[in-house]
Amino acid sequence: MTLAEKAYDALRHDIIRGELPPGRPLRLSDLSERYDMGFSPLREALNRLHAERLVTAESLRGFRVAPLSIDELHDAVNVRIKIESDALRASIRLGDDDWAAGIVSALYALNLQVGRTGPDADIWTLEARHYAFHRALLTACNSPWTLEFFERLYAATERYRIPVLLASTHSAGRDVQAEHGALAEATLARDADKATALLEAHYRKTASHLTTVFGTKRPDEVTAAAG
Amino acid sequence: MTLAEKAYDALRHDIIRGELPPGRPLRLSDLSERYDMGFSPLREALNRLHAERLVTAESLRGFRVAPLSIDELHDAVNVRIKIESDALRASIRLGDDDWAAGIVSALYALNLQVGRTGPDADIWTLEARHYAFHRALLTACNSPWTLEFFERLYAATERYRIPVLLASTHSAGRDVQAEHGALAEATLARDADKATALLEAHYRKTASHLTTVFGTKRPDEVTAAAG
DNA sequence: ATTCCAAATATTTTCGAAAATATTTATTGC
DNA sequence: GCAATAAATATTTTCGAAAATATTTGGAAT
Repeated sequence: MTLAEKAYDALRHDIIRGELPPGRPLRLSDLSERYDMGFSPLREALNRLHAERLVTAESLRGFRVAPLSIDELHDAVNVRIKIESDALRASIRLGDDDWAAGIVSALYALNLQVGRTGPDADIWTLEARHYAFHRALLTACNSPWTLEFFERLYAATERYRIPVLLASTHSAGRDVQAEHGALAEATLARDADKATALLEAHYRKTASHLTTVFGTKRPDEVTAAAG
Repeated sequence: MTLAEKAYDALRHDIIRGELPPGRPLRLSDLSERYDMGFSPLREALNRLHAERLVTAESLRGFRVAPLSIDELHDAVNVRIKIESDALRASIRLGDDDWAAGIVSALYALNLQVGRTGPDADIWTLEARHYAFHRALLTACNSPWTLEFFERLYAATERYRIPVLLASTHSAGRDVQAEHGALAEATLARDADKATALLEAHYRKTASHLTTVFGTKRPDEVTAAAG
């Protein structure tokens, strides 16, 4: 793994987690000290993150952690619903046994992690398995562009979800677990209408929850507090 | 404008135009000579283009112009139809007078260029105005993510269209002109069903035309020949 | 006190060379 | 001849410093 790739992973992690809060200037000299490498790999990582809209860039004036906004969250959630509903319908139409098996296995791994408390309760493992489950539902859609946009939107909304996850209660976890189970069931039964309805409800519920949390404070305060 | 930005523009132009054909290795030393600059700005540009899927990158093994494939073209066109149809409906619902005026003006500028022959017939001006017209239809949708994906997909399909444009006849241009006119008319009349139907037909026609052209030759041959 | 300007400082951008890695060529042993 | 290995070459990646640009500081004039 090159230094540039390490820098990308580390910066992405720290931004999504909120250790580098929205709006914070990302100066090369600071980052060079923080991550112990030269400017070149850092610039490369920052440019990648800029393309993903996780950092802003202004010519000759450096990089910053991209701001959060409720409007952007709503937009991302709405577009996600459209794109993922189409993708889920296509997957249900085209998916084979391997696809179905992948969903079962991803759901199982996710539920193991949702149930965990104490030292095994690792939010990053949980987040990775949550992502893997949602991706598993869509992989059979046979559209690389759709999957790419899914990944972009997932990353964009992840930043908003992390503070909530860090503060989430155990009972809320069980709710989400039930929703994932029902979504997987409808999908495996090839009931596209039901599955897309559940998917949309799942996202709208999450979005309204996030809006409530972010509504009272400015997003950057919330995210900063999570770090 | 920084050197990195110039490198980005120049490389993008040369890739889309096909002067740098699909699959061609993009070696730093070659590019350094071609564009007369050091490695740093070139790497930056290549990374940006990699994020846009216009170049491929393999760790420690350099960059190449991304290949073309008919499958990818079909995927891009299908996703475009979905995303742009939704965006057009939203624009029709939300658009104000400025939006409508923007469509009229973009269509006028485009038609001026479609009609031109001889020294004024500049394919890049035509392409820019074609882009501007299609974007004008969607700008009122109030969804930054949708517009970003529109731009990504437009760039992806542009590479396939350029060889055809370079070889296109004048009569084919008049067909397309009529389609654009009808599309603008339905949109300005706020007839969402008709407008999206026309949009879909427009793209499917273009796609099948491109498939015919690319079907006989390998895509890289076609694009290479266009340069 | 405030505005303007210049000097000083900080930061980004670019270069040129060194280090790390990949690829090709040459050589040896079979 | 052919495979395996080593040397030579080519290429990417990274660094450290120089150049270019932005920002802050300090002081002079009004």
